[in-house]
Amino acid sequence: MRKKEGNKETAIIEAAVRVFAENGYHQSKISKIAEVAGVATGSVYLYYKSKEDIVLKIFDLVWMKLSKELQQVVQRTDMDPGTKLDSIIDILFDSFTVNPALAIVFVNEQNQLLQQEKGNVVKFYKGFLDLAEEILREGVEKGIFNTNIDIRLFRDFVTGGLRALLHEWARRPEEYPLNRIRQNIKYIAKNGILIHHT
Amino acid sequence: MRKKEGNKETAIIEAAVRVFAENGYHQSKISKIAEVAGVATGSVYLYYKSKEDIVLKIFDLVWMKLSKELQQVVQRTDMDPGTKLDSIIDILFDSFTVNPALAIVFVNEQNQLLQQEKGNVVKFYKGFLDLAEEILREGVEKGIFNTNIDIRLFRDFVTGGLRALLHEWARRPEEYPLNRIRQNIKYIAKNGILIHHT
Amino acid sequence: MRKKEGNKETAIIEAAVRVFAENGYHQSKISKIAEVAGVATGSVYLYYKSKEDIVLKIFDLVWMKLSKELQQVVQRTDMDPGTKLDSIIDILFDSFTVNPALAIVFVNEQNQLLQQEKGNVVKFYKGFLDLAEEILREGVEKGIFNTNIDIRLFRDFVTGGLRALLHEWARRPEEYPLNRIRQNIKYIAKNGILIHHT
Amino acid sequence: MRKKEGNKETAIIEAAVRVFAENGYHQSKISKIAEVAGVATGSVYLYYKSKEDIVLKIFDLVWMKLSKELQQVVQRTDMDPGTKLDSIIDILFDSFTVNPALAIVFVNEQNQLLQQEKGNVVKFYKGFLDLAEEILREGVEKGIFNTNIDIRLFRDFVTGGLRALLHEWARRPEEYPLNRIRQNIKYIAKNGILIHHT
DNA sequence: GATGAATGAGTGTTCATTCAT
DNA sequence: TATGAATGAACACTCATTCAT
Repeated sequence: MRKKEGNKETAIIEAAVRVFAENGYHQSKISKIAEVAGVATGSVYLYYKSKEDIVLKIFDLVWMKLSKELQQVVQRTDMDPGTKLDSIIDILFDSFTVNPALAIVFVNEQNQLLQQEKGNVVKFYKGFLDLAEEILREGVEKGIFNTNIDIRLFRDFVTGGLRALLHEWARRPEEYPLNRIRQNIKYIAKNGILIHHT
Repeated sequence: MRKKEGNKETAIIEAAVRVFAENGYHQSKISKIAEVAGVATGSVYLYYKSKEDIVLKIFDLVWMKLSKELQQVVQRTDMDPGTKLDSIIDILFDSFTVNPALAIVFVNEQNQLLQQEKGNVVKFYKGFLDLAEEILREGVEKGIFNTNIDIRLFRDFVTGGLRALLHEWARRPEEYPLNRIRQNIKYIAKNGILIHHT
Repeated sequence: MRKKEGNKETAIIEAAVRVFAENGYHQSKISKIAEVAGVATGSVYLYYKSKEDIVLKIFDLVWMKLSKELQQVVQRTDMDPGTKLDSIIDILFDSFTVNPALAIVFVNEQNQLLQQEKGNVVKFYKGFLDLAEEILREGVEKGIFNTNIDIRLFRDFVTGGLRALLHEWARRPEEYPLNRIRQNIKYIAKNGILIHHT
Repeated sequence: MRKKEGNKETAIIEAAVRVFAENGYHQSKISKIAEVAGVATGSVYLYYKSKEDIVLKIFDLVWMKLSKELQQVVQRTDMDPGTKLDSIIDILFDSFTVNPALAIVFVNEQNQLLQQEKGNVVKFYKGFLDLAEEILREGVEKGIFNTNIDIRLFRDFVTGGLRALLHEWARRPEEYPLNRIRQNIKYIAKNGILIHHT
């Protein structure tokens, strides 16, 4: 009977994303989320156990989708590590184009959740890092990536850089065309900024 | 004459850094900060106007020190842009070696403050971004840096990457020797990860 | 439809009047008001913005009722100033017979509010004084009241006297039958205490 | 050694009067009183046990002086009740001419203290009322005052009226010349406002 | 005595969560 | 399910009072 999507469960999540993005998790009131969702305050608790449950659900949804898609890329044998890196970046940004606010929440609240080890965030995040590492390792082994770099470190660096761009783009999408971001990141990741005089 | 080390103003800031680092700003109670500082709850308010005032003071201190040192580097005419980039990275990490917890607060709470435009954080941060941009532009003009990259974007990417590493390092300093971080970042920033077959 | 007597908004105001009357505004805790109102502490804030908002609301209610009734009396052309003075006194006391505690709050806290110029108290009070003055002036012009008295001064004197009686009566209603108060005030106001040997 | 009166005990009382007059007892901070008195916060407690102790001391001083002078007037046998009433009024106003702020405190805070039965205020006040009553009774017995009035009530009314005038005068002394107040009160008290057509 | 930094009990206010309807 | 009024625990902040110097 919950065909279409006048669905309140979804409406609440979407409202929460908007409100969290604007004010941050702690500054956001459940009553405000309910209002934005067009629902009574109490109704929020019909679908979610608590405020925390809402953020965790948001992260679950994001990570679920991301990890599934990422997994598929990594497992492909017909792609070289460089192309895979490209794909990861594409997947990441494509996931948020429909909802930039989601990117803001994703970037702003993740650290908090990781640190408190709440929900599945840690698990998902570690999985993501592992994937990235795997690709990098594969590339190094195949002699495509530079052996001089510390994989773990590089992984963190790139991840952080992506987060920052995701955030900036989400805050001012018109100033940060996705295409340009993609191209640049890929270029930087592969070439750095120094001009190579051969 | 009784300023130096029995200094409560400093003790409170230091306690706040520790508590904020561990629990995040919003989860941190003033009473806990006071306890850690070895001071009565009310004493906190002898030195700081409010809880917010404390974070802002922390950021002021960090940024004041950082911006002064960064300024000096940027203004030097005897350094090429590449070396300057190295120096920025050094300054950044050196600033936090004495107090990794400070890095955690710095990384975790800055976005909130930026978004709410509280205190001087926006001003300082913009100044920092400008500096980074200036160096990059200088590098591009001198034909040292790649002209294919979008300076603004690169700036954000590197900044984000640095933040991530700062955070990781601060959480597990023993696993992330500073030297290795430094070398890798510099290497990555300049060369990317792709092996260049000339 | 569930407004009438289960009304918490009213219950809180009434509780506040009782508590303020007993302890004074500053000694009164919101939690105590809530308790007396048979309501949770937080519920107070569903109906009133703050503690101050409550007193101001109390004064608004009192003055609103008073000023409306007083206005009607003053505007009547079929009453001589002496009778009007009588009516004012009647209105004043009648307003509080249902709730003597209200008179105590009214008398005790008004000065504070006047001095801090909070809410509409100043406006209402000035209006009241103006009305009283108008009647007195009318009486003097018609040759009914003594021209030797300073109207402004008399106004303050009578007002103060009334306040004092209101207060005494409210504290021990049984010892101060309203009828006696009324008769005496009117008598005094008109005749003073000196026996006039004609 | 405490000859002159660089006396801190006095300075504190005087400061307290000023501060209480301006902000009211509860809004007044000990630290502010100390500051105005040109004394350290802690020093206040060398002379007074508590904040309450200070107001009580103020009232003690006022009432001590008043009651002594009033007593003398009442006991005189060479004065008729009417003249005695005049004298009471004079004594009252003269007591505050040197320090109008004291009148404000006296008027504003007395009710609070009476209600809580703190210190000697109740005792003093009752004594004062008794005195006034005595004079009135004497006047009635001697056939000078009107027998139609309730002495107790009249006493409260006049007292209240005086308080109001005292307050108004203290707030804007230039607009309320003492002479005029005195004359009017006396006139009103004795004659009321109605013109007596004999 | 004098100081003013330090204390910590006390309270107004918020807001996640519950629950009667 | 849905509501939104009601709850009450939690916490930032104040300020009378203390006390080491």
